[in-house]
Amino acid sequence: MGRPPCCDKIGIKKGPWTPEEDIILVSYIQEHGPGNWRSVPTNTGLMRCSKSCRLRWTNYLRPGIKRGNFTPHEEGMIIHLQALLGNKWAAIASYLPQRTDNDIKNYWNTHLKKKLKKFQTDLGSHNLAPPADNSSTNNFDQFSWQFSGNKQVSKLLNSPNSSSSSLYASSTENISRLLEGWMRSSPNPSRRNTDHDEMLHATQKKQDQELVKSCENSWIQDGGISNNIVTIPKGKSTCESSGVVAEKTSTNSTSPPPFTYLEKWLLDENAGQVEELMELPMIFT
DNA sequence: AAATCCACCAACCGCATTCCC
DNA sequence: TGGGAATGCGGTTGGTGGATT
Repeated sequence: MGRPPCCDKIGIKKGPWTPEEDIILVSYIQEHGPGNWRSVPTNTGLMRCSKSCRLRWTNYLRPGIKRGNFTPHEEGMIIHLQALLGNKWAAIASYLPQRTDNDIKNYWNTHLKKKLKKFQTDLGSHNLAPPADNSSTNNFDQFSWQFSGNKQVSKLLNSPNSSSSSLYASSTENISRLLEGWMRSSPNPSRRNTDHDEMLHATQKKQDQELVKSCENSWIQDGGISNNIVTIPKGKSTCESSGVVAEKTSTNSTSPPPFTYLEKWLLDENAGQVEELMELPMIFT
């Protein structure tokens, strides 16, 4: 990569966006629609690189973005999906259209990671640690997965002294609202959903969904924390390889169903959850 | 009241992928 | 088909404000 980053050009401004810049950007997008970011700085006179404009739009100005506290439901979905997909924040965000990948990533890094760590410690002190023979697995991922499958643990995660990202009034919220009407009449200009769509298609074989779901539910109900260990391959995304996304290393007879089943169940359930999560109007549809 | 610490999150950076000529 | 440009994505940083000492 010999070429300089676009934002290194002379005269390109960095740092926090001002309300004035936001308005300029929003006005432009309102008129021309998102995309063709290269032309945005030139046409608007903004002293920002195209990348920065895109980021500002997708992470902050885009209408329909929900800010503030993550609900326990959202938290649960993030944990589920992180265990399933790894740090594929964009893919995870596609399941939570009101949240940006950046938001989810930040929330994971600042809240959930700590919670999982804390819980891992708590587990250790309560003799609930996973079987010792797990040296080849990613402990953290194991816990992620256990969280994702155990409702009691989810409750623990959502204990009162946990999360506390505060709601804050954003001046750009108002700007976003201005755009909502426009977005309603526009054909999904900025929504990223390819991953989501692909995964939904992948789960369209519905014939055994109920069975899978009931299997999974009973497993969750049966499963003590220490009983069910599903390991997620260490490293980046587990969805990059098709097919098997995790290897089961359960140590007793009440073993969980194969992860591919869990995955099906998860995807199926999430398809419904996504709708449930839409407490705000679906402005993209 | 001032200094320090800490948590949060917007924004940047660099690499990967996709697009287009 | 190859190369450059644009775009997308994930990791990281740094500013800010609240909490604590």
